[in-house]
Amino acid sequence: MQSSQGPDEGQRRGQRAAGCARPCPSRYRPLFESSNRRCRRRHTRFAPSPTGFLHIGGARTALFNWLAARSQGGAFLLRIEDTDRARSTPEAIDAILDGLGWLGLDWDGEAIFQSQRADRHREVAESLLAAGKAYRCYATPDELREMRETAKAEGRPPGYDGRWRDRDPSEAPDGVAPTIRFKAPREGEQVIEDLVQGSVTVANRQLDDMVILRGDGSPTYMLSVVVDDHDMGVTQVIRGDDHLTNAFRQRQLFEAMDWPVPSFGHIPLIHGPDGAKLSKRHGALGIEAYRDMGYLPAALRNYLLRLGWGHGDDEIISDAQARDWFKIGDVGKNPARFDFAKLDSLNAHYLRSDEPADLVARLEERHCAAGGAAFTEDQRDRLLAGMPGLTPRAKRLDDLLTSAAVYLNEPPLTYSADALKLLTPEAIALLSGLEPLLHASGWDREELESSVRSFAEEISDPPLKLGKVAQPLRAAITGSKVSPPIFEVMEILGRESCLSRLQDALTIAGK
RNA sequence: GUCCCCUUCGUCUAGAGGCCUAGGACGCCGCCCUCUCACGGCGGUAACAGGGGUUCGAAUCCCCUAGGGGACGCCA
Repeated sequence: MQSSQGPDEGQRRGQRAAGCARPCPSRYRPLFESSNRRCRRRHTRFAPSPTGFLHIGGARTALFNWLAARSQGGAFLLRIEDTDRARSTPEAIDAILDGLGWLGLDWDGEAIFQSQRADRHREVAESLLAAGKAYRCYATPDELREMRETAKAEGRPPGYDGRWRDRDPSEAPDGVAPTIRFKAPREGEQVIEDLVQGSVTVANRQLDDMVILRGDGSPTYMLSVVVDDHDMGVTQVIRGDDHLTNAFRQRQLFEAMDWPVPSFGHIPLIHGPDGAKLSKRHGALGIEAYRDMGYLPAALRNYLLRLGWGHGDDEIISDAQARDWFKIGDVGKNPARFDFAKLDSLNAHYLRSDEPADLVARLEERHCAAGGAAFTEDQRDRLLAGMPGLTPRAKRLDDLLTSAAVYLNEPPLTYSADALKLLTPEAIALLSGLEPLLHASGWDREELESSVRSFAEEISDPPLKLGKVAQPLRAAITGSKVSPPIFEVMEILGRESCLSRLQDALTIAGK
């Protein structure tokens, strides 16, 4: 938690983090050093305001920034925009940091807290004022409201009319704490070559003189962003396209300070399944909600990456490939809708390719988080052995844990209604007949299968289908109608356990 | 109200004038595999918003219309 660093420290870390041959302006460098930048490294940043959790749209913005930086050998910086003290909470800050960590998006250096840089922001505002590029404005909130209304009524862009722009401060009314407004150009137009949106033109008359310092002396977002992006050495501003018009204002500020202007990339927002802006009802949940639902970070990264971006026919994209292939300029301009079905399928893929031992650990964590006891060695061993049979049947960690119950549950089992239905009198008779053979059978999946298969073939004429025996057997052994292949389950559960389970089932069904 | 942006299967996308009778993925449907459920394999359904141009030729370029999104705070 620090807002600035000494020159020595900055120099050292800047070179290490960015790896430039020449000293490279970055956030690690102190102020006012970047006018002479020759470095081609691209530094990006993620700058959330901690007024809520890290939502899915923010996560994607962070991912794109991370990839843009990593693919170009630049730094990925983090800045917490906590200047709205009333709405910023420590919990939200933790949620964002945890969320990024869980997603695997590591940032360079310490996170910057914007609220701690207010003095620096004020200093810049004052220098703009001194240079005649900003002025004090004594308009009251009521006046401003009125201005907006009349402007709207007259079909003009709503905004401040510049009434204090050239007025003598001696005319200032008493008792009004003035704001400082930036003197923006009023004529002409400006063009931004946006990395994503392309060439975007806006007439300057659409932009009013923005407040950079409030009446109470606190800096506004528009000022803070510019100063921080400059001081941090950010060269590429990648953010949601709701900030597109801000870019025009911010560029004016950069230019007024004679600072190099970063390039901008405004990515489209994520929409819900119905095309409307993503809301809670759609899945604009905190990233931790996705974790709790049982999604894997790698799956979420892959999914988010493919939302608004593509690379030929590639669907499963590793982080290394993403770093190779991702170009911010290839991000599409149209908003994408969030689709859980596709996320599920990607997650299923990553589940299947994850290391069994890792999955066992993840499951145990979930199990304990839900109030369960730590796994026993036996349970762990069984799960580990059973994992290859479990993962193809799961989409998320939660259903993986559910189906893992076959290896977790200890007798006495509770039988599902479907399982009970399978244990008909005929089925019980079959299982009773089978039991001696099982005692005699070898105990790996192949031998078990061949024992049961030959039992089924010989018990009647015409021969029974394997399922006629295997299904009741599954019900008896697992208490469930569905499971991984029953002979695999039996092998892993072991002879003793299976025989005793079978005995239990026969007794219960016999009653 | 003013300004900006967007528009290829239901969804995510490939496509940068001829390779497009528009490709892939998810979903959905069918078949195969099969001890259940899955996985997997094979096949199928399904789109260039509409209208005008430009061109020998347009999903690709231009214009208009319609629809959608975003921005207009002493919020960030």
